[in-house]
Amino acid sequence: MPIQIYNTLTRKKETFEPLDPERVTLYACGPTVYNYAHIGNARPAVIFDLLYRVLSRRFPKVIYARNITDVDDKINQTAADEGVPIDVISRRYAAAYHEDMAALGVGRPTVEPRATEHIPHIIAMIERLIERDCAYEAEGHVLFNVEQFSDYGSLSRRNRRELIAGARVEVAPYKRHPGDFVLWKPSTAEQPGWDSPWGRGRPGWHIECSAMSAAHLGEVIDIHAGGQDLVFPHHENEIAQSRCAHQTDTFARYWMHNGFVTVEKRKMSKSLGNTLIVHELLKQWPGEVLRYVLLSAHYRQPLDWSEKSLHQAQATLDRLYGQLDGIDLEATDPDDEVIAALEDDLNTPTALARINTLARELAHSEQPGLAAELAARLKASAGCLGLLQRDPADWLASRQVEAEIDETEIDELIAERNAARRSRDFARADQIRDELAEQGILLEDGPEGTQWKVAAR
RNA sequence: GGCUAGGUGGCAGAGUGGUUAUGCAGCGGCCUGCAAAGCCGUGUACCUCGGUUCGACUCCGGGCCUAGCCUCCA
Repeated sequence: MPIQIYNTLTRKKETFEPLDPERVTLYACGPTVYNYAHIGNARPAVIFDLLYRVLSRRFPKVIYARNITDVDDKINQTAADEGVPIDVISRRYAAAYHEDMAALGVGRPTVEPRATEHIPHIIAMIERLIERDCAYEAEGHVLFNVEQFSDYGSLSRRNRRELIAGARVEVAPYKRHPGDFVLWKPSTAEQPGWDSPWGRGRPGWHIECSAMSAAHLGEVIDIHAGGQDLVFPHHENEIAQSRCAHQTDTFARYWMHNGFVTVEKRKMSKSLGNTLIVHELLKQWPGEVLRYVLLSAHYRQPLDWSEKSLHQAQATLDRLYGQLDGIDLEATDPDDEVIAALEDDLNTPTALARINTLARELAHSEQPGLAAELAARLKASAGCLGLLQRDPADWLASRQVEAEIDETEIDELIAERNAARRSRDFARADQIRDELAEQGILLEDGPEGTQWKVAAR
């Protein structure tokens, strides 16, 4: 079965056939680096990183571009507030983004273009749009002329009239059509800016992705991805710009959009003040737990974030790591069904279900040889999702280090309890167990002696 | 108002025109001095009303409800 992808353009699941199987092109809209990423920002990073891995299994060369928006009014504002140049802000938060995403098991894309490094590309593209009468200059701005692009609205399934009717924002007087959007805008002396044929200014938001996509991947690309909230206007505008500038029928052949992370069913967003910062979450939870939660729902569905889902993911991973612990693992191929699930429009819940079934088979297996084989397959399969790659002993041990408890005292109490048990003073033994339980310490009597661990949160 | 997506067992969350999702929690059992962990077993769910069909949770139509986009946003 070839790879299936749900295409926003057609609202259908389609077989993925790249333009050039020797060179598959994927572009995902990356972060605007003006503060720390929240878990909602992490979802597309995790999902499209997974897509990149899935594609890379099938095709010899996949070029994955994920941009960094490093000039933007919010960055400008933060920089102005701190009294520093914008690159101080953008570098700081780009570094934080890389660090946080790495903790979630997200790899680096093939290329990571930055807007400020593509100003000449952007200017050249705008010039071409003006030449082709797709854009016009007005009061120092350059605007895209949506009237010149008959397909405008085809991705988001809107027409220009609806856009006017639904407009919630006052239309700038210099716009010819209310739907026209800014390609280039003037900068004041204090604002960052670049010289251009239209004076000193800076690019609008949409144009950078079009310019960078063309520069690194080509005029027509295979897949363009991003969050659902980018469908309109961002991606709609990208299509208009790119197709007008390059005179093509197509910009991206497949469009993929991830659903939102919600909190109590409401979209996580900065304006609602319900964001959970990845950097903060990582202080409490292993990155892999966050990743598991993000993969537990299908990427196109909303994902309601909760403490409960974190506990559940932690419990599941603890069990899986526990099963791998102590088994010598050899590299092997992943399970076919896991691959099939992932290749079916990234069906991660089904893939995880299969992984859990493999884990049960492993638990059932009696012969050591078979167990080792199953364990290896389990690890390889989970690896396709970026899970279960840590050393099981380390994972399980790290659960204990999290608590700041006097280990010597615990060890002494355990010794005393074991002495009581030997003399069959079970009342005293149970008393010690209870005392430790109150401190959140669970005792486990096993063949290797008594182990302790921190109670589940 | 326009457009879009979705309503599945206690919770989370896939999927299918007639057969077990899976996870977490719960319950019963094995094990244990007692526990814990682990393992075994267990739960006849699919918003509503019509229609199509031998048969629909699954297809079609109406309704109700929820979320999202239409403004920066992953």
